[in-house]
Amino acid sequence: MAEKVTIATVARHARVSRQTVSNVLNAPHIVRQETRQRVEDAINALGYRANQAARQMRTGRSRLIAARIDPTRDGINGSVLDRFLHGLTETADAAGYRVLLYTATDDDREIATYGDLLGTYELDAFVLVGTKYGDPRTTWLADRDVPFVTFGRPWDALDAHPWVDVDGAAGTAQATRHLLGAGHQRIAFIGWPAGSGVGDDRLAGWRDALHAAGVDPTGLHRETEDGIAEGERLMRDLLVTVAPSAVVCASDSLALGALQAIRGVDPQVSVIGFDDTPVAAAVGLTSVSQPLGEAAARCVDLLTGVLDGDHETPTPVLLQPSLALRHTA
Amino acid sequence: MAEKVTIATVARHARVSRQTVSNVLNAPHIVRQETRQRVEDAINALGYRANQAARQMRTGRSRLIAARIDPTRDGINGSVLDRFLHGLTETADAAGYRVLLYTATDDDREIATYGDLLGTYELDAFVLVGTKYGDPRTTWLADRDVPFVTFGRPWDALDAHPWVDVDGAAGTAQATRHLLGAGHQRIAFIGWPAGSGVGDDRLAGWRDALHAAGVDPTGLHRETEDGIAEGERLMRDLLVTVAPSAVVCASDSLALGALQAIRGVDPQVSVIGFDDTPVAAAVGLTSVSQPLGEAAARCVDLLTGVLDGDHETPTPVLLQPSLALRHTA
DNA sequence: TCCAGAAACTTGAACGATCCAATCCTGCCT
DNA sequence: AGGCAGGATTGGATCGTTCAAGTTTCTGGA
Repeated sequence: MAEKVTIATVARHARVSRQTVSNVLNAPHIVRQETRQRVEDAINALGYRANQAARQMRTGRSRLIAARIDPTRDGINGSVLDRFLHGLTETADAAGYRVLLYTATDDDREIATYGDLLGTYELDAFVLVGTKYGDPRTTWLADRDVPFVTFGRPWDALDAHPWVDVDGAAGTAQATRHLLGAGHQRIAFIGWPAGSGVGDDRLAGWRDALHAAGVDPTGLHRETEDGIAEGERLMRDLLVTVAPSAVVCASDSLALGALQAIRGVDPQVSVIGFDDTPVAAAVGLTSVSQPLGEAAARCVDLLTGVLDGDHETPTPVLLQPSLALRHTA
Repeated sequence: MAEKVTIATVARHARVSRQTVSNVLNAPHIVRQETRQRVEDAINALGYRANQAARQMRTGRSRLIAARIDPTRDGINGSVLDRFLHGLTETADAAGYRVLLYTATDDDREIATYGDLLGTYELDAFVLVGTKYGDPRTTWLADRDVPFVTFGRPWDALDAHPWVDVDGAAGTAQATRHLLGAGHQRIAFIGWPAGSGVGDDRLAGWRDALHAAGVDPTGLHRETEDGIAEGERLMRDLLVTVAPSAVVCASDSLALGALQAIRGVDPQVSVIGFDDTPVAAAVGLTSVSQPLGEAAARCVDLLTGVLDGDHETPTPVLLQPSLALRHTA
């Protein structure tokens, strides 16, 4: 077994001092070209890798980013996180960071975990997925000047902290315009109870698109908790009361329920979901697709901007979704 | 801002030496009860947390476990990994370890990543999901005495390294027996091309269950790459050629395709999938369910067994799946 | 040729924990 | 009372890196 290769080994091999090797790695421009080459050759020849623990001890930086992994709730929307995490890991890697996972069952415990991760592992930053009005987590992190980004806008104040989000309103608006373009006039919306930022945003897109087209949305809107059964129930109600010719839903779960409600009753009704989950692809459901890989990449961009010395407040990023057309609309 | 709390701060506060504090943390039994209490009080009062980087530098152990996160392929089976990772993070946390993510596009690059993770971060162990015949990754790790567990058997030699797996044959056998019990006799199987350990295993369960019931499986078996369209194609073929009354599939993707093929043709045909993915739950597909949380927990058990000094070779773990009954069977 | 100033490189110290070996108690026995 | 065994406690060294400060080498202008 090969003995450990440290910076001292490399220094000896290249006949320079430890510090010069360190400079080649961290500040190449202050080392003469010829020397640098010699050191780099030694590094390659010996297969040297900088020990992260030692580096961290001195610099206080771990090059680690934390992200939370949730239990798949109703399951359908879980895959969004899955895809986001993959993108995050890939981009972080390219930027020289790695992603550490954590879980938490509620906000208090999550905050306790922050303390642990920061104290024990000296994490450099956090990526939070999803925020709500008055989120205690972002407040806690901001109070302590811990770098973090959220995937999802801070609904209280858009300049509260760096964020990346997908324009949900634009997504539902696009879906609605697509339906209008196909000749539909009675386009319903099934969404979530008012008060959640994401839900209100998606609702607004539908309403605004109808207004813009001179269509009155009154009576065409229903709200409920997320779920397949809930979507089915509300769609049945819509079919009976206002007989829409199409429906836009705030999630694929709701859309799937809506599909089940119309099957056998009026298969002509068009349905569009939200999130472009695997389920949507599987059943041929047209759905609004979020650029998750891109979102993850921009999260890493914002973080590295903050971490690698850029002192300007980073600009939030709002990405545009696209419509994945399938045969339900 | 509070200044940093180190082991020296705690020692001063409790009027003992650094070493005594260290002993309280790492070998409590050798410290007198009264002293230990005083130290623990100081730790709590100061909110001290052992710095992982410093500890790691001395001990060479990072308390970090690596797991790979894949891009969701056709999407449906991705959620399996998702759920497994969540379980892994939770159990590892309880055991004092954290999970670090990595990605890789092929075996060579994955092995290069191992080198990087080991050299730079001094990872303690790896968890690999899925293995194949002659897997170069496990060989590489075993050659270097890097602790690792696989979720999935080493198909070449069952004692090659520690593993946790779910008994796929038992799953398809159970599904088949369920169908037999419901009166079906012509039970088909749609699986993957011969040669993959997992696929062959699932096929065997179906075949053996039929044999045991005195039913001849000849002609009732089809194989293809995984995918919804593929499942649909083979199911159409089966319906035309052998007209089965039920079908067991090697994955939910295939089962979903099969469902689409029978819709409108012969809705009476029963279908059972494999993996109990969210899609299955969403469309009401009966499916073989793997105990993923349990599997993840056992992976951590095996690893901590190896890492925390247990020198016996750990016993592999084979878990039993269960059948999630829904309305397709 | 000489010298100032910059550039290139070297040396000592520090980060915060654990390990090791030496010392200090404490209680017990004679 | 003295000695001794054993456990509890202590100080010093160490892990591999970067920071801060010091020393040598190079460059160019008078």
